[in-house]
Amino acid sequence: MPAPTTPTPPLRDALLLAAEEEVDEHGVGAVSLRAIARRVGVSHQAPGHHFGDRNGLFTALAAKGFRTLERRMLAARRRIPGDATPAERVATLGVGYMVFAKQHPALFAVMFRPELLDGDDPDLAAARASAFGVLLDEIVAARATGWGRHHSETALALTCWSTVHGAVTLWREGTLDTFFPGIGGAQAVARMVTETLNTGLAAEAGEPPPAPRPSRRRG
Amino acid sequence: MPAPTTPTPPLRDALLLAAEEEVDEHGVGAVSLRAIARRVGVSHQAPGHHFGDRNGLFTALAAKGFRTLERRMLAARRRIPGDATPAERVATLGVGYMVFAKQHPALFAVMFRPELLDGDDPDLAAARASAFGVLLDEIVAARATGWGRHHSETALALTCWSTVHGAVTLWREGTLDTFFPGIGGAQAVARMVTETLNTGLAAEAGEPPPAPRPSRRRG
DNA sequence: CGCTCCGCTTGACAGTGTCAAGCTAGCCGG
DNA sequence: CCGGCTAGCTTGACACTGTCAAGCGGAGCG
Repeated sequence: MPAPTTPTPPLRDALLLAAEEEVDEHGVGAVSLRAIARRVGVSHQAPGHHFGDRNGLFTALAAKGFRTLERRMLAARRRIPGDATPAERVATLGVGYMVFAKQHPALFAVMFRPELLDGDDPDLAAARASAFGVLLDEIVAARATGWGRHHSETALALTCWSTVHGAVTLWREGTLDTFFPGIGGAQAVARMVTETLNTGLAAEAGEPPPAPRPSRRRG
Repeated sequence: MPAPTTPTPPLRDALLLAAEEEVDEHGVGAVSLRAIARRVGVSHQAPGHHFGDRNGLFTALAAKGFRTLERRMLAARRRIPGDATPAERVATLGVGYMVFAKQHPALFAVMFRPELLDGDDPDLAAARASAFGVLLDEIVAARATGWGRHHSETALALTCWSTVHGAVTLWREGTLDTFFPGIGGAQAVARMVTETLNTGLAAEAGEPPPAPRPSRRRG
């Protein structure tokens, strides 16, 4: 951990930013450390100096991504109205998850690519755990109110997370647009899956689907 | 286009197989065309000759993956007992999806990486559409029996697919084991999410969760 | 025979990641 | 003021990469 007296050298941040831009422009597979260095205007080995090697850079970028994701979800949570149901609260975080992926495609692209990352990096692990903690805590809290009590905490968390993550992944790849043309943007997709997930697939016709509140928030 | 009289030259298949092995051993980011050629024992440009460039090879590999996935799901479907519920039928395909990802990690790793693929390749598009058609058809058929009738066909298909795909993705990356230690293998994860998804998160306590049949098929 | 493909090789080139060494400015104890 | 230490960055070199261009042998066919 860098001591607070060393507020991370500015070049390091500049390199991370340049890396993000490069990934955005050329895709994660096509970025080179040298191109990043060129973009910043430093020597070809400057990234190597700060991050050790390629994986070191991507690891730092992923950690930055998880921290950004956490802030995103915390902000979304702060804006939840007080009378929201537990299901709505969890769904809001899910939408925040997707919005993050849309707004920071480069970060998201790196965060879930283990072969690009140094799996043992404690900073990355901490950032990841902290970010997912926000999501998992909300799910646990919702379950404590009775929501989803038929399922184990694990099953609940796993399913919510998988659904949102899967939707994000498929949407990002363009697969969704191929199979469901005009399905809409990230938010629309997120809302659709969270609603369907909440109701459940096997729900009987006798009971009307739990009417989503008159939309307080607009898409 | 190779006429059916040219049943794909053997070297081409050998290269694809070698590529799969290389990806399995070193990860998709670390494979080089030259290493693949070396493994087969041909010149460094042989892959280039058959596939044009790097993306061409990965595109062919992904297409092979989708065809294998389709066979996998068809085989799973064939083994569904006649008295299975629609939900069970869909869940079985989902499990097949995950089992495929477990048995062919290299293929799966390539299939959903657009930056590695030639998005315009008709062969890839056909293989992908055909594979997902199996899954989507089953969902549509299930809905026709009343299952999930509260949701649009799109919402239903999107949610099922996202959940399974997300679970596979997270599981493959090792993220699941980190957050839910001892959660089990691919099949266990797949069954857990499909069951939870089917019941729905908001299900009320009054109605017991639809008891899964006494397990007829073993893990 | 001569021609023309097809499958594959050979050679070359710019660009890459990484190792090793060098440079420079700032600091610190004396 | 000095000498040495360190952090931050550069320079140089190397093996390796993907891809372009040309070459080469054999099969099919007129």
